[in-house]
This record gives sequence, C-alpha cells and structure tokens, in this order.
Amino acid sequence: MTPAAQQPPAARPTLEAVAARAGVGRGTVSRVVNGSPKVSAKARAAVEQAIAELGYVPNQAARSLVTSRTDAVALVVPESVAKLSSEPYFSDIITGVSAELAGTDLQLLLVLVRDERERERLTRYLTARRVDGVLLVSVHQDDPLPELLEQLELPAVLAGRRSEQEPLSYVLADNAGGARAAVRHLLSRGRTAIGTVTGPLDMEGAVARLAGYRQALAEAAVPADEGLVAHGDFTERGGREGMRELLARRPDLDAVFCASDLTAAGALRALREAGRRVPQDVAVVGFDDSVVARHTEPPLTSVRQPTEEMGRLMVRSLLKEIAQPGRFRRQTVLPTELVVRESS
Amino acid sequence: MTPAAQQPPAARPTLEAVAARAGVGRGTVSRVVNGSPKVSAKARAAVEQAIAELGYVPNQAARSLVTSRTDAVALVVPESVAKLSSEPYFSDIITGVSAELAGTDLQLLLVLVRDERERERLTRYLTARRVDGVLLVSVHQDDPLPELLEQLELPAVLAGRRSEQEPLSYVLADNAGGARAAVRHLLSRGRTAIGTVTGPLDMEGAVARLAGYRQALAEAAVPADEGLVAHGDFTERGGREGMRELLARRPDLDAVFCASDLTAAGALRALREAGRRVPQDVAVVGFDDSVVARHTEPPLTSVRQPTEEMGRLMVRSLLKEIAQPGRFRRQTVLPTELVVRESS
DNA sequence: GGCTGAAGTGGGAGCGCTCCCACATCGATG
DNA sequence: CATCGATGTGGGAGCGCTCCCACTTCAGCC
Repeated sequence: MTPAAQQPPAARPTLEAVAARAGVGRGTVSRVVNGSPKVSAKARAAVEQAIAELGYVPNQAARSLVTSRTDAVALVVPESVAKLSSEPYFSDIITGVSAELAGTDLQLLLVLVRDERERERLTRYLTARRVDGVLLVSVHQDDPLPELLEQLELPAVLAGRRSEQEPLSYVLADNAGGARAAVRHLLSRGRTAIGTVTGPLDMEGAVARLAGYRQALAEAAVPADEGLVAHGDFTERGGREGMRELLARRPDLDAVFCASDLTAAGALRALREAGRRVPQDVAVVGFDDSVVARHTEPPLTSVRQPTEEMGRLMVRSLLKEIAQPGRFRRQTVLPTELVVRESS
Repeated sequence: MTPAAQQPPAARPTLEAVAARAGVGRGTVSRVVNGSPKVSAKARAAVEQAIAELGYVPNQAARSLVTSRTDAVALVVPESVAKLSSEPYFSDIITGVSAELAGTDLQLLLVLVRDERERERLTRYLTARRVDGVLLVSVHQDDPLPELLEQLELPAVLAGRRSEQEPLSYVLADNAGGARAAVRHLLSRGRTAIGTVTGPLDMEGAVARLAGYRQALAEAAVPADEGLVAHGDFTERGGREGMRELLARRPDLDAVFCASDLTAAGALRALREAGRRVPQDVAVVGFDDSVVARHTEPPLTSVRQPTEEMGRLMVRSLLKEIAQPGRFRRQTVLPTELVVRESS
C-alpha cells in the first residue's frame, strides 16, 4: 500500500474553481467550455489558462442533469441466433461505429441482448432515455425494438430494415443487387443448376437476397425450381444442413449461392463431406466478404458489402437525427461488389 | 408527422412526484428505490405502487451527481494490431463481459483504441472518472494504460498481465501450461522437429507460451534450436510469414506449435503453398480454440482457453474491487485444455 | 451630448437525486 | 410511570452544471 493511497484523492476542480481562478463568473467559464462565441478574447484566454492549471474536466453528470443529454449512444446487438465472435459482420459494424464516434464526444454503449429478460432491461433503459440515440443491428420483422424506438421518439438508425416501408432511418447494402450479381456470375461460368441457401426469412435482407437470386434466374429465362431453395439462418450450421438438403433433392446441382459467408462455409463442409469438389463439381458464392471468405478452403467468391462503412454511416445519420429531431429520416442503400476467388 | 409528435412528451415523473403520490417523503422513496431495509412494509408497498402507476425510472444523472458513481464500466480494446473482427478472442471476451454485466445494473462502454489520439481521449475520460471501473484487454509490456489506472486508483482488471509481478488485478489462462501440453502432444505423436511461431513478445502471454514450448522440449531432452523459433504477432499474416521462415531454415520440420489460431491459420496456408500436407508432413497446433480452429482445413488441434469465462471473471473481480476499493488484488489463472482435431 | 443597440458578463435558479440530521413513535425496561 | 433505545420518517442542504435574465460597457450615430 503506497502512502499516496492514504491521503484523500485531490478533489476534482469545479467550474466554480476555474471561474475564481480566472477572475470571471461561472457563466463565462461555461461559455468557454462549450465553445460559445460570445466571449471576449481576453476572458477566453484567462479561462483557458485556469482550466489548464487546474486540470479541469467538466462533470458529465451535472451537465446531463441540466441538459438532459447523455452524450452516449447505444449499439444494440441481438445475440439470439448468432454469437458475436462467429459473426464478423457485427464486429465490422462495431469497428465502423467506434471509429466514427471517436471524432465526437459521444460514448459507445454496447448492449448485447440475449434473451427476453435482457430485452426488458434494455426497454427500461431506453424508456429512461439514458442514451441520446440508438443503433440497432440485425433487425427481424417481428422485433419489438424498432417500434419502441418509434414510440419513444428516440433518434435511431437501423442496420437493415423491417420492410421496404421502414419508417425509421436505416443503412443497408443493396442485397438484391448483390445476389443478382452473384447468380449472374455463376450463370456466366456456365452453371445451370444453381441452388441457394437463404438467410432467415424474417429478415428483409435475407428476403432481398433470395429475391435477387430469383430475379437473376428469371432474367436468364431459367425456370424457377423451389427444389433449389433451402432455408438457412446465416449460421454455418444452417449452411451445412441446407446444403445437404439441396444435394439430396437435386444431386445434379452445380452451383450454390449462399446468403452469408458463414452459410457458405457450412455449405463447403457439406460438399466436402459429400465428396464434391469445389469449384469443379459445385461452385459456391457467399455474401458479406467477411474475413471468413478469405479463410475457407478454397477461398470464397463473395458479395462484398461495405460493413465497416455501414457502421460509420449509421453514426453519421444518427448524429444528424440527434442534432435536429425533425423526424425526417435518412435511408441509405450502399452498393455491393462481387469479389471473385477460387470457389467459383 | 403524427399528432403525438406535436404534444410535448409527458415529462418523466420525478422522485418527488412518487413521494407525493404515495403520501410519503422523498427520503422514503429513495430508500425503497435503493433497497434500504429501514422502511416499513406499509410505506414500501405504497411507494412501490406509486412507482408502478407513474412508471417512475430514476434519473441516472441526478444520482451520479450526488453519489459520484457512474454505474458504467469501460472495456478497453487496443486495436493497434488486430482488427476486432479477425480476433474471435476479443469478441468472446466481450460476450462474457456483457453476459456477466447483464445481472448487474452496470452499463458496458466499449472503447476501441486505434491510435495515439484516441488513447489521449481515453486518458482524459478516465481521469474525469467517467466510469466506475475498467477492463483492459490485450496488455502490452509498454502499454501506458495500466500505469494510468494505478495512478488514478481506478478499479481495473486486466486480461493478461504485464509481467509476473503485475500489481493490478488480472485474469488469464495458463499459457505456459497450455503450450507445454500442446508440445507434449506433438512429441507423443512422434514428431521430433517441432517449431513454433510465437506471438508478439512484448506480451507476457506470448512469452509464456514460448516458455512452455521450450520447457516441454527440455523435459523431453530435445536440444533447443533457435532455428525452430519464428516470431509472429498473433495475426494470420504473421503466421504465414513465420511458417515460411521456418520452412526455409528447417525444411525437415515435422510439426509446429502456433501461439494463436490465427497464426496457425496463416501457417496452414504457408504449408499448403509449400506443398506440405497437414498433418502427414507437418502437424499443426494452435492456441485459443476459437471459431477459427473449427473452420480451417484441416480443423485445428488447439489449446482451449475459456475466453468467455475469462470475460465473466474479469467482471466479477471488478465488481468486488469497486465494492471495496481495498486495494487488494485478485489474480486468477485459469486452466487450459488441449482439443485434438485433424491437424495433428 | 444623449440615445441606441450590440457585445459581454455575473450570478440566481433549478435540474433530480442522496445524504444526513432532527424528529416522531413505540415497545421494553427499571 | 418516566426513560430509553430501536426503528422509521420528513425534508433541508447541496452535488456541479446550464440557462437565462438583468445588467454593464462602449462604439456609432443623429
């Protein structure tokens, strides 16, 4: 135990102390701290010096109490299906969000919601307006959270949307377009029996990817065949099972478009287990172009969506909505890009 | 614009309002809210009903102002080397931390520190004591943050430690023991020329893993050969380059112990490029047993460390330290376990 | 020289809470 | 029956800040 631990830690200086030292009033110090222009150069200099000498840092709680701002935003990640660690998508969003937030003085609260109990806790938290805004990732159609955000009139931005009529702000990738590009690519490689393992169809993104798949086939005048569609859930396991199903139903299948990289990784596994070679026998395309795509054997052709950029854009939209809660929403759709690797 | 948007949102009820409604004083409501036992059953019931009727939620800012607690802890992740998304380790820690925190009323602040500027911002933030405690992940020997935490006497728990004399609380896995088990396993498989690709040696964990490797060889009376040691940095790229180096120096090498799964994934790639078969020509063992280990081809034998559990334990230690800042530290070392898969 | 308005400034009020002290109230005790 | 501690209770004070209003100062103008 050090001697230093014994003596009371020097109390943090208050705004009042700064004012006294600078020989000005509290109001002036407050103005300087908050960057108001209505301060003379002389007063500003005196205050700034006093702040430096005293090592003054504003007390956030006191500020919040009167402004009823919190200077914090929550990033909400439902972890019902996917684990954080197996979903590079989440991590990339977090990275983007954090990077964009670093330029502001907002703090990032990370809220993982695993079950009903935790969702209720979050509901209370949001109701108490303990954050200035919310970023919500992985939106399901029946998710009650977006509605809550609407009711609370809390600034919010979604990654994804519930439907095309989504009233809240959102940022998402051109899912249908990406899927279309992927399937066209497979067609151009001469594949004819192209299957798909979808994502969870209670998510608009997964629905859009399936729609893009169908559209590309329709455009090429390939007759639709529901036997070529297996339902997954974005997980590896779902991909594996979906692929098995597909192989059982259509042994002649020569390509598969997977709704996520993880799904594709599962599909690769199922194909390997079934003795099919990739890409010779069956070509595989994923979606996300996450780290996973580079690590599989063979590396995955995948539809790149700018996930980190999406995180950044979400923050930018949120900031605007916080700045002027004018209720007009920002809805951004980002382009995707096909990255071709050995799997196709 | 809905009509509801026009009318002023009902102001949140205050403690005072609850007191009035329950026909008691502010003090009594405060006692009920904070679970003090010094309240009669009758008063408690009245207050609880009033709270329910009014939908009262305490104002955190006001509470913080007087208690100078913040009810938040920061999880600090330096992102200098590794990206969040490529490091399942970080994600698993986050998951554990979040899960354990869910049972408390503490909030989780996620702070990714990418560069000097962001570190300074964090320093200011911690100096202002805007959190009740700090969890620090990925500790490097020359990291200035632990020292800052010591000086501030801010409750803190590290994942890992700077050295064996670490004065702060920490949670870590038995790195040396795990490495030893891995190398013994390789020896037991009849491997004789066993190399290693280390982690960044400015991290105690990486040093310990290297020490464990050496120890196992020494115990088996295998003469040490520095040609079998390549330096990596826990990344895939480092693993790939390290493996190439090793192959160049010791073409007869028949096994390699990698300081992380990512490193091992890189090593697998280098081996494939060099035309070596795994495990026939060269056996590979990783460390962490993260999701990566299951996804490589072939799946990796790996030393499992209970990463998520580490996150949970960090929180528990931190809670105790916050509860009674008695300066006596908790230092926990968790056992590791070898998980054998196809790569060895 | 008096008047006006712009530009700064000081400080009271009050945000919603906890802390703490003074003050009941009441059963047990000598 | 007075006295006493134990058990609850009400409410003043004050946490550190921003907001806002009243006030001063002074340049510019008729």
